[in-house]
Amino acid sequence: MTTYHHGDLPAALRAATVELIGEKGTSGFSLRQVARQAGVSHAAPAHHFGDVRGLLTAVAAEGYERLADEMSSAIDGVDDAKERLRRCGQAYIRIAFEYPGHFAVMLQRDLFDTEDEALLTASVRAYEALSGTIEMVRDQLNPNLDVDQAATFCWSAVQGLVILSPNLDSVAYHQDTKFTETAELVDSFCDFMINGFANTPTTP
Amino acid sequence: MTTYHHGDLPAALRAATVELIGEKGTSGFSLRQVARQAGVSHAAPAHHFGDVRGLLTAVAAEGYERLADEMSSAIDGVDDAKERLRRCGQAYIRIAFEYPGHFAVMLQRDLFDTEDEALLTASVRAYEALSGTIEMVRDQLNPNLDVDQAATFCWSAVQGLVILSPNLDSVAYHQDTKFTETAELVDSFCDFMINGFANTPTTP
DNA sequence: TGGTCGAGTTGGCACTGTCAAGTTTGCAGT
DNA sequence: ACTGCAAACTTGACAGTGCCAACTCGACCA
Repeated sequence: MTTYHHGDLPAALRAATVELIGEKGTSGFSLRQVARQAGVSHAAPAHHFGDVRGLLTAVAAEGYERLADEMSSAIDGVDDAKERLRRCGQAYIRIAFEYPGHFAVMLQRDLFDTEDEALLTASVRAYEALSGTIEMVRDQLNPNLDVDQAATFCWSAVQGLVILSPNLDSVAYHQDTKFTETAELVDSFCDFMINGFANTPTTP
Repeated sequence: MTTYHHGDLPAALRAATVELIGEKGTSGFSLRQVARQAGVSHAAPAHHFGDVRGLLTAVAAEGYERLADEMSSAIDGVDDAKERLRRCGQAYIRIAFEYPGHFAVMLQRDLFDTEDEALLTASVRAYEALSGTIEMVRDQLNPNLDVDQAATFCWSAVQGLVILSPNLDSVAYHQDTKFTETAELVDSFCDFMINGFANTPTTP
């Protein structure tokens, strides 16, 4: 059961990866450094992930799973469409700020295999938490709403904000103030989106 | 005037960079390969750009300049706020698809120096084309609109879409169909945004 | 007990970014 | 016209990188 030397080397390698990338970004990351940090030789990762792309694919998949979990539980039992959308947005940036290493990978689609099965199911699960919410918006606010268009819109906006957020002008460089600033922005995004969805008759 | 060997080596290096990145992404790019493609030795780029970060900063700045130019001229003389916003969005993705190499860099903020002067003035110029448009939206549709919030919203949404667009499910892999698909999506985004801006009373 | 196989190691290869030192080129000053 | 000099570029080196092949070790099963 346990991989004999390390308790769970794949997990340790993923952890080292996100720690490194969280600090230095995806460009300042190296497979050998990850191996060093996990206390194994430089060729050990290949045995579990094939190559660096495989490792980053696993990291991205892990990130999407955490995102899907957080979004699902955030909207669980909430019936009001508007509140539900707000919670989707908040869940997204909560995970983005809690797991910056994962997100740095996820947002760079040329770094990993977007066709990977585990990754796909996780990302679809996250997307469906949103699209299910948008269906409620349609049912409660605007029967003509194109759900896929609207969901893509929400996803794009929050994703774009996460990329932008390091450049938001918080006075202090505290991670905390930057988070609350972004969280407030997401709330206002949700207001715009909800009111847009409710008042857009049909897309031609 | 002319740099003696090459007519204009810095420009040639930028061109080689965006060509490479446009094909293989930012991860499959190397300084030495760029130098090879430009027909100079591997250390030549350092003389003009210092290091790889300097080169990518120049590329990003060039991209922002093209973006600012395109956006400015797209909205020039247009008085209707809604149409003007639509043109901003269309200009953005037009440049994003025309210069994928530039955008791949611009969207990865840890690759270049975001404090660079030329880059900052260009990106501010692009942003102001948008925020000026949002001011018109405020004047024509909703006096209570928070311009900065709304502009950040627009920027995030379109930027997020550009990142997402490679994963949109065009039947064919033609760059063209993917572009028109994205362009239509941007138009519907603009509808959502305009109607959201017009119908959001105040942000608390 | 012996065999097999997964997990991890070592060493090597081609490649990378950057630095130091050299070389070539154009040009300004006298 | 000659000299000096600085900019533009080259060459060579160094540590570091991803990946591949060959090896060793340990565990489990027949």
